[in-house]
Amino acid sequence: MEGKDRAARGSESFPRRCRLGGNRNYRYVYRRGKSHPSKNLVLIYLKGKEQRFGFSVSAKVGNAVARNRIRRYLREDVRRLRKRLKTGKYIFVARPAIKMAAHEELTRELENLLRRAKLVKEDDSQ
RNA sequence: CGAGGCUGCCAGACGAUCGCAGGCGGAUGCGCCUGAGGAAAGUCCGAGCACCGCAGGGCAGGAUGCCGGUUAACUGCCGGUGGAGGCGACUCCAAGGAAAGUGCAACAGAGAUAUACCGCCCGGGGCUUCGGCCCCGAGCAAGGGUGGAAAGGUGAGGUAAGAGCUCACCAGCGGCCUGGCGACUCGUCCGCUCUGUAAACCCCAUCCGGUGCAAGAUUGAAAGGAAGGCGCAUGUGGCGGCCCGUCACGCCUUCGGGUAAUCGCUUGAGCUCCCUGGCAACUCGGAGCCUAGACAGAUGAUCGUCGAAUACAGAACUCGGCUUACAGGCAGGGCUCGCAUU
RNA sequence: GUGGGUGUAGCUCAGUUGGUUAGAGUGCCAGGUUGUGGCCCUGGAGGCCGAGAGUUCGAGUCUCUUCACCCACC
Repeated sequence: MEGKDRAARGSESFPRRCRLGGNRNYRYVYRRGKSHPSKNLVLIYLKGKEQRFGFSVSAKVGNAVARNRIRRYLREDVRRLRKRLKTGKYIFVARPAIKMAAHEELTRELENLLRRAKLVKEDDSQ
C-alpha cells in the first residue's frame, strides 16, 4: 500500500536533471531532430537513451509573466505524461498564438501532438 | 448629505493532494525551514564593489542651475522665496545671466531695434469757387492701422505742433539704507524708462577618468599565449576625443593555458520597535531580527470555503531615488467649499 | 547588462539654421489618347508628422516623458 503510493508519487516527479541544458544541446537537437508542428506548439524530438525536456518561449509570446505562465503549463503537463513517453530529447517551442490559449486547451493539444508523433508508449495504457 | 483636496496602507487568505528551487538534519530516495514586487519594469540619475600601467596637466565635451538644509551621493528629499492656476483646502514650476558679446524675429506693417507712410505744425511759393488744395524746406512722434512685441500708463502743465520736457499718482529696472544665514522683502530717497528669445550660440558658478559582476579571483588536459629583465632611433598601435605625458611591438630568460567548475552571491549606507535633536527631510543612542540566490534559469496544477478572487506585473551583483503601468478596497484626522437642520 | 538608430500619404523615402500652404516616386480615382487594354499626357483625392506635455509670437524641426520596432557588443 505504502510502497505503491510512493511509487505513484515518484512517477510524477520532474526534477531538474531531466531538463535539457546548454546551448550546444539545443543546437544539436534543432539540427538533428524531427519536428512536429501543431497550432500553438512545435515539438522537436531526437532519439536517445535518456529522457530530457526543454522549453523555448520567445519574447514574441509576451512579457516575462506571460512567458513564465506558458512554460509552467507546459512543464506541468509534461510532468504528468513523462513516464508514458519514450526516451530521447524533446524541445517544445511555443508559437506566438499560444498566449490566447487556456490551460485545458493546451493539455489536450500537447497530448494529441505526442500521440501523433507516436512517442507515447502503448503498453503503459492499462 | 454632496463635491473636492491631502497623507498613508493592502495587492487575496486558509485547507487538501500532486510537484519545483535552496538550506539544515538523516543516510538512500525521507523530514523540517525558507522561497518575487510596489513597482522586481523603464534604464532616467546617483553611489557601493571590481579591474583598467593607480588615475597626472591642458583643451575640448557633458551635467547641474532661486535660497537654506539633508544625505555615502544625486537631476532625489525637506523647509522657505518668487511666479502661475484655483472661491478655497491645495497643486504645479529646467526659476542664474538679455546692462559682456553674437545670432534670429516669417507674414503683416511706413517702420522690428530703430523708423517716418498717412498725419500734426511752422516758413516760403503757386492756385482758389476763399471751404481749402498742391510743391519745396525745417520741426515733431500725440493719433491711425499691423503685429507676440512699436519703448513706460493716466491726468495736468507746457508748446507753433509735440515729446519724462516738467509735475502728481501708478508700473518696471538699478543703487543706498531696514529685517533675514540667504533667496528675497517693508518703507524712504536718488537715478533711469531699457523688445523678446539663452529647452539659439554663449557667459558665470559648481561637479565629472573609463569600463562594467559576461567586472574580477581561484582551480583546471593540448596549440594560442603570459610574466620578468635589457634597450630606446624612428614608425605603427593602445591609454574615453585631441595635445603633453606614457606603454607595447625588438632581444634575452622563465612560466605556461580559448569552452568548464567554484567563489564573487547576499549581513546590508539592512529591517522593526523605543528614544535624543530638528517645523521637516533626516539624525544620536539602545534593543530585537535574519528575510530568494538560480545558471535553459525555482512559486505551479487541481479541488473546496470565505460576497467576488479579477489590476499592473516575475529577482539575476547590491543599495538610494526618479519616471511610467495598475482591478478593487481600506484608514487617518484633519482640511476646504456648498446645501440642509439645530 | 551596455550602447545606438528609426517612426512623416496605402508603400518606399526627402524635409536645411524653428517661419507662412509639409514634398518626390510608386499605388488609387477621374478625364484624354486607342477599335479595346497597356504605355503615355493632364488633373485630383489622400497627412493633425508614433503618443503626451513644455519652451517659443510660432514646433515635423528644440527639451522632457512615454510607446513600438530594429541593430550592435560583451
